[in-house]
Amino acid sequence: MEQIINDMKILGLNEYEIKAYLSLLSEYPVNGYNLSKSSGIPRSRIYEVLENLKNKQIVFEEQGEKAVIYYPIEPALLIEKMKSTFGRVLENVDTYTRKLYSSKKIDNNLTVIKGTKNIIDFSNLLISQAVERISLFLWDDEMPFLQNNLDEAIKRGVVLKGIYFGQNNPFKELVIHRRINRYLSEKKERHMIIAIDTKEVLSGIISRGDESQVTWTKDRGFVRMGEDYIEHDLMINLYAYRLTGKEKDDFEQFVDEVRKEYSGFTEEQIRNFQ
Amino acid sequence: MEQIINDMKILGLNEYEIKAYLSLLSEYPVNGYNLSKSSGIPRSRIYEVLENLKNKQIVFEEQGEKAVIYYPIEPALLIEKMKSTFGRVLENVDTYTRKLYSSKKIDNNLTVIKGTKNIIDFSNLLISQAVERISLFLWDDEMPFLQNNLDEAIKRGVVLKGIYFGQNNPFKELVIHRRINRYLSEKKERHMIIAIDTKEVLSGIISRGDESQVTWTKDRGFVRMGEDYIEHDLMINLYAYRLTGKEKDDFEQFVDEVRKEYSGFTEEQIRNFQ
DNA sequence: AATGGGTGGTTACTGTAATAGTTACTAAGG
DNA sequence: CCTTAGTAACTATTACAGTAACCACCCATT
Repeated sequence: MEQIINDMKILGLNEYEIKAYLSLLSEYPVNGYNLSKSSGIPRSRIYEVLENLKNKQIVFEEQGEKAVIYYPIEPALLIEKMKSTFGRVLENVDTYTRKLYSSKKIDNNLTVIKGTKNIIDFSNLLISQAVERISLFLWDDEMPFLQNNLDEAIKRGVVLKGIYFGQNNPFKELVIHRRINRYLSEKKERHMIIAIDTKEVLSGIISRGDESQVTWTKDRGFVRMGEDYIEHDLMINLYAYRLTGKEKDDFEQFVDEVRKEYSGFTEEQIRNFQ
Repeated sequence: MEQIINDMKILGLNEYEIKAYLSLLSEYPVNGYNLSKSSGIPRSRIYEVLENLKNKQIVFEEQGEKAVIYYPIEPALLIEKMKSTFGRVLENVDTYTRKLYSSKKIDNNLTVIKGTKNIIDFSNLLISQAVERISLFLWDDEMPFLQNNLDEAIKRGVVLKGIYFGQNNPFKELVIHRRINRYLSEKKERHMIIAIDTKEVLSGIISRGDESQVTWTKDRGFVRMGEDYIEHDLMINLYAYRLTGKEKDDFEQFVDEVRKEYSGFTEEQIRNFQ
């Protein structure tokens, strides 16, 4: 009940109007007096409320034998009504704001998003817009909040690829990182990347809580870098597996050794590097 | 400006928030002070407003050299955001209200819609829902308000047919009534019918202003009657033309004569009958 | 016949929160 | 001392939720 009231408030109805409509749905036609009883709306207010709903074409009235009786619009029609209203409004806002947002404006700027919740929301927004490809560099901490939208994306034909930091990989399209055990045991900050359609990339550090901060850009260089970064990491994973053919634990050790050998860094430096 | 503010209010923003966002779109990044100047929002309030917009992820902030600077979310993303919000909300409301509106409830009831504006709105709602067929019995007075939605319907493959009372018939799918000249000269009340997909029918009398009243129903009998009514009238039109082959004016006269002859009514009665 | 409770509806008021707008203050820096 | 930059506190209006009181009718009970 709480939930539906909040949702319907977003659609522009107030609490009394919502209660009246919902009550009418479960019992109609009724007169004001009875609706007041069944809905919990004070009898002294019910006629105003019904008047408003009548004006919005959400309830209709009719002359009964004794009193005026009311009945609700069909839910299906109400939804259609709302859809068409919001569709129109969104279209207006769309054209107006696009005009303002002079496209000559620099497109290679950076947008910073702060706070875990905001980051998740923004990520989902990007994912739901993807048309062709999503490249991920993602930890298990964030995955649960993005999984639904990723599923949707795959369903509509979007190609998913990338690297996953976690034991239970929910997507066959993703590859678990070759150094996963080490990473998980260290549990430092998590670097995350989401690249969409070779068009935009979100990248940043997730630590804890509201200090987390990621950056979004459409700058072509950075977008390219983000996608390639993931691509390269995937390839290194692949090469390393091919080169060793060993069991998982041995393999991780091998990778560590190779890194140390060829990078010129100490073990400590390499870890901090990550 | 008025229009866009009203529209964006529907989306859940207040006037200051709207002005701030729109100003930011045309000039960013800026600090609070300058945004206050360009948007007309009092400087004393601008930071609250920006705080709210930040929480809604509609603007973002960043540490500039001297002051904190703000920039807006891309319009395209904002629209996506809103769409997904309203999509979710509408889905919730849809499932909840459908559950309440026990489908066992009688589906053969009548819904009365009063007032010209309401009638037009409701008609458009029905038309925009049509999937297969729209049968019309419509006057030129109402046509301009429905024409757009009818065009849309035809575009998506809906079959249109029916009778039109007016000189300038905008749809080749419609037939002008055989007694059009007489009707137009008399200018009495206008009977109107809209039947959708053999599923629902809207029928009633349009006089003038708020006394107009039409009735909507899904009652199968009435729906059938509405569609057949139009169908039969079309056929009579067709037969009459075939039987006479005369010029239009003569033809109308012929129709009148036939009616009189076979119905047993006087001319007067027939006219009142219409 | 009187009474009182249920039905059906109206008018007017109160308290609170959000919104829009104002006034006045601090404080840095050229 | 003027512009820039930001804060604190106040007022007025409105929408919203909730309450109190009243009228008028009908009808069953005492």
